[in-house]
Amino acid sequence: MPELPEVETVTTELRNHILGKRFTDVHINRYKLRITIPAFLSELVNNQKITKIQRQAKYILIYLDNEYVLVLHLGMSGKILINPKEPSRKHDHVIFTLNNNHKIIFNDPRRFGLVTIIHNLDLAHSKLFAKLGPEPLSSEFNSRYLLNAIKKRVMPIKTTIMNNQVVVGVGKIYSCESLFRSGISPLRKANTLTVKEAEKLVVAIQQTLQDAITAGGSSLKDYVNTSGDAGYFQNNLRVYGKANQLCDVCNTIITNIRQSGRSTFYCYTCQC
DNA sequence: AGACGTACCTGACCGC
DNA sequence: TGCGGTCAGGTACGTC
Repeated sequence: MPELPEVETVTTELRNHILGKRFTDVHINRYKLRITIPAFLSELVNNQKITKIQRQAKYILIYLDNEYVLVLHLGMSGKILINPKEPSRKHDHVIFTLNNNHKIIFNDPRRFGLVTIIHNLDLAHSKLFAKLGPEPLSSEFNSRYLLNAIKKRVMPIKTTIMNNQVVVGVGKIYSCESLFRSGISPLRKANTLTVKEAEKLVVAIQQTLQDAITAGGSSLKDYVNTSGDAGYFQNNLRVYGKANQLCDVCNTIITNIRQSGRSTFYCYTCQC
């Protein structure tokens, strides 16, 4: 379940292995992912040198010499495997080979992810990126921005911070964890947050994500050749997935409810 | 503009 | 053991 910190970790890992290298082959096993892989993708990627690798929201952007950008998204179940020991597995949809003989494999059982290519100049206006809100770890994402963005929103704050137009990269885990850290109930209507609460929430989102990135970073060495599920931030989760366990602050039993068809975990004593 | 329901998809899990 | 049903959720899209 890759969220922003996991994508950041994968991006860093890719940078370490293939930045400055050249693609020598692209093998596509399945074109139909969340969006269909363009037929001309191989042609545009082959023989191109990688000039930059960046994360934006939960997308991985691989910039090429020819001014095109290879765009990857891991969806719910996607993985990037770098030089896996086993030759192949089910759901290896795209296999990239580089001139240092590294193999980069895009594997995604549920196919909610995507692999596509967009010209550098079209990126910002493309369907995928045009409507995205600010990066949570940027200075643009501050309490003034957040208050303004949510002032007309009557939906619960949990659903609101998971909305990519409000802020990108905050998925199911980090929305729950950030609300717990800031003592705000996920049920609160977004437009009822006070200035103080918005400040707390911004800090909580940033710290939670940053902590997770740091945790991911510390297990970087083990990340290659693993499923990507191991280690990580799981040990630091305080409410997510902890239904019927005790809150580590007040010993209240953690509640699991559904909001907009999705699971929410929270402590109704600590969060109001 | 914002809210909301639905669709996409497979694997894990559960009950019989 | 096997089989069918249900659930999980990031994102896009259509409708009101």
